Amino acid sequence: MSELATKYNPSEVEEKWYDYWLKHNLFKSTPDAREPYTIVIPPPNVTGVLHMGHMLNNTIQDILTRRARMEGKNALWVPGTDHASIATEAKVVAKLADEGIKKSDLTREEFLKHAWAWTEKHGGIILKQLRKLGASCDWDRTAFTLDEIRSKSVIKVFVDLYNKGLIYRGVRMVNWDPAAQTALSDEEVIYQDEHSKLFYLKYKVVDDPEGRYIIVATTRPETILGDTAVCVNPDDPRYTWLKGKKVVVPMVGREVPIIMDSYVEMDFGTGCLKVTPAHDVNDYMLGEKYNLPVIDIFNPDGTIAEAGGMYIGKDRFDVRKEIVEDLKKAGLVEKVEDYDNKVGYSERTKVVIEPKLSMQWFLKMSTITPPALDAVETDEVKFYPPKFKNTYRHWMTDTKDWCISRQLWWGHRIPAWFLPEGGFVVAETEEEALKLAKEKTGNDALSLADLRQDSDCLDTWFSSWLWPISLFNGILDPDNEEIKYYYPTSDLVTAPDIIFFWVARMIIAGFEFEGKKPFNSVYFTGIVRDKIGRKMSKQLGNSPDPLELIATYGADGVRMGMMMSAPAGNDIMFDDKLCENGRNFCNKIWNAFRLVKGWEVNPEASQPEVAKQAISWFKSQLSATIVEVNDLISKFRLSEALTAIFKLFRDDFSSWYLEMVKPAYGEKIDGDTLRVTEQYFDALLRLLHPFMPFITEELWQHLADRREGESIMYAPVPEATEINADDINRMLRAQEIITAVRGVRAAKNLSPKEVLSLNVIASELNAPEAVICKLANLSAINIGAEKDAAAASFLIGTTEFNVPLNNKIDTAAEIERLEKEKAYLEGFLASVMKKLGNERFVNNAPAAVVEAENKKRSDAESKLAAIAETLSALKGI
RNA sequence: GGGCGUUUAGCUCAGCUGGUUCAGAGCAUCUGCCUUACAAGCAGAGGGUCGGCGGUUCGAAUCCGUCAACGCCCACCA
Repeated sequence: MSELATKYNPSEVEEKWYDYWLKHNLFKSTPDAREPYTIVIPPPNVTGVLHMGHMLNNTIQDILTRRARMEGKNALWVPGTDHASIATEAKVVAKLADEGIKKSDLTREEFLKHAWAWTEKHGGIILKQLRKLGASCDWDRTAFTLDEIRSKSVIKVFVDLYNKGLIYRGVRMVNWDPAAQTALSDEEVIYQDEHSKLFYLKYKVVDDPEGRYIIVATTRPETILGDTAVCVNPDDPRYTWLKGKKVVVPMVGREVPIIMDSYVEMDFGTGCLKVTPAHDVNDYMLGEKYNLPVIDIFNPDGTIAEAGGMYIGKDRFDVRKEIVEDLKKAGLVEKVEDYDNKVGYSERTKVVIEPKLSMQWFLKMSTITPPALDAVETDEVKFYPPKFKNTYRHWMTDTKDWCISRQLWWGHRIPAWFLPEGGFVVAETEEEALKLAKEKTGNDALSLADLRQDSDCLDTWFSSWLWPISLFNGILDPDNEEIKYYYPTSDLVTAPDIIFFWVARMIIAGFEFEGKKPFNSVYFTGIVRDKIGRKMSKQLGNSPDPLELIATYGADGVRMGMMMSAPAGNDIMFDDKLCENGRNFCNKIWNAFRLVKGWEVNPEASQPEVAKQAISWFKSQLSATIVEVNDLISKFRLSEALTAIFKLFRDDFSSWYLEMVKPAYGEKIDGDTLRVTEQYFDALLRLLHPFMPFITEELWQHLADRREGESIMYAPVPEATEINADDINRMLRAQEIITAVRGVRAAKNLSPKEVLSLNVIASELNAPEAVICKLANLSAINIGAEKDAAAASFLIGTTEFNVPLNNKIDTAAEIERLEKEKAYLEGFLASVMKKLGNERFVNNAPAAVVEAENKKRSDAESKLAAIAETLSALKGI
């Protein structure tokens, strides 16, 4: 087909077909009689841009969706984005700062206006990028965690949980992010090893006649401003004398009591622990137990507050340096040691977390987790790979209450209204809140103006945990047709780092609000790393731009490159080279197609024997691969499935089958062979389509006359027919023979064009003769020939083959080669004989295994006999 | 500190229920080819003591124990 270029040009093809798919609504799904297949996208941050992790993740989702569609299921992939409370608010605050506007100068309404403007400007870019990848999402359903349905769902769920007594409000020690100035959940804190210092400070004992002092070790000397006690272990003999005494906090001058509690480890540090209830979780617990005063020395931004008494307004890290210097000057530092410890950082803003006491909203976890734990334990929700069950179990068996309030504006505002006389009501709407307030207070004169809504908003994950339900409006309209049809969804594809943030909580929410699991299976992808194993990050600049990759290698090339090396749960070491392989494969497919489409039919021609043999074999080979691929996909072993298809196409189909049926130069092909070849091509395209959607659509459309609106997307997955093992085995033998003859050519520097003949030193060939003649370029195969010492020889199985070479063989080299083979076989035989000589083996091993050993023995013996004969003949020349 | 996982060719990884000529694939390397679909290609070749040690077994890359290295998750030792 001369109008097809010799190289595949993806950019021409991809946009054309994506528009075609959209135009014909081929991604759309509505409930019908078919079996549903549903995936909900892990919603990317609304203002984010596509990175390699998204590429991998969404390629997998697209493969699964397309495959399900071709299996005849009603496949739906729902797209959407996440409002990403902290991340987006931080971006908006930064943007405003660039314009000289402070968030604190704006009202909530003004700020939200800016935030929405930002979201509209940058939002959804990532979804547009996904189209370049070929994502077959039903775009009409695009949702946003902050859109009306999702927002109302979140509020309804909050009220519902509150009314069930599962949400409470209270002052607790939380993880405080001084940059975002909000509380975070435990999951949003990342601990990192740090090399820090351990400072040994002197605390003078009050009214001690001997003027003694004790030494307290701390990594955070600035927190002495908030010390309200020093604790020692009651069993520590070194400190029994301290009982009932007080000590002076160095520099601060405050007298604080000595308390005794076994919480303190005697052998750590000095055995004395300074207690700062406002700024350490454990100290807080001690404070509660011993009723200690709580001095909060930090402002929300991490500077020292009035309550600190000194260094007011200075940053916590500056104060740490300063206070150490000042303490040293005052002679209150005994020593400073290097010390390795872990420091918590904010997942979003990367600043050091400050434990801080504050009033927050919490969700009680213990009562709602059990069904979710159980579902995974019993494989009602299956994890791929299953090792993540362990991680999940570990987290789920000891869940702390979830801090769901955030001191942010960009998000779902907590539906609680405070009453003028204290207390609050929780309701879905202002009107409802007012009604409740009136009931609660008995004051009918209350108006909305008297109520003040909580200014906090909810954790982003408090909306995304409802995603599989809220996408089908299952919270607001619980029995609607869509939720009944699409829920539970089929597969969830996500990265393991959000197993707690999102996966676990979705399962919890599924059982709590829908009474059913949210999905059947979870496929955990790996993390995409660079080729030397580093995580991809903006800072390192090692993250390729996915769109540039697509522009360079084509979407199919990139998809194939990633998938070939992406086993479930294993990280992938990404290298552009992978995409190059993908692109090369596209080109291979393209050229195979050019070949087949270029054939002209001779209606007179009858089908040659070689084509019959090829067709019969490939039918089985194709079926065998289809069976294998079906199995692999059902186990989510997508990279192996793709590898199997790749080999089928490149090796079996292109290198072998097409070469077998290809008409000689200048000749035409018979109609039957062309027809079957096109059928095979069609099946291969269908098998490959979920992985490489664009090129397969392009060629499928070219392969036959298609009607407008027809698409390979809805062509059925190819089905396996009966597999003839004999055909496959005979062809394998033919391939070995052909390879051996080619090897002879390579060794003797003979052109592939030079016609040779082949002698079979046996009464049977046991392989398709016509195929061998054609692909090895043989004039004849002489079965039952005499051994020819002057020919190149090789063994396939136990059969010896000679390629007569008109005395062109190098006798010495041939002898050397045979001697080597002989030595190897003798060794092999010896090991087999040893096994067979072992009575325990013969008696205990299954008969089939013993028989196999016997066959190895007899095969080796006959091979050795053949070699010996050849050798003596060679030496006789 | 606790838990989980990984270790197989130069690199990235398969190898599932212990036994088929089981030690494999892709990439990289080497050799020869601009052969008539494809040099983004074709044909051929080399390369591994299966992390170490010990055990179970007739038989171990595969099962068990142990050690080592690496990775991940969890945990309130200042």
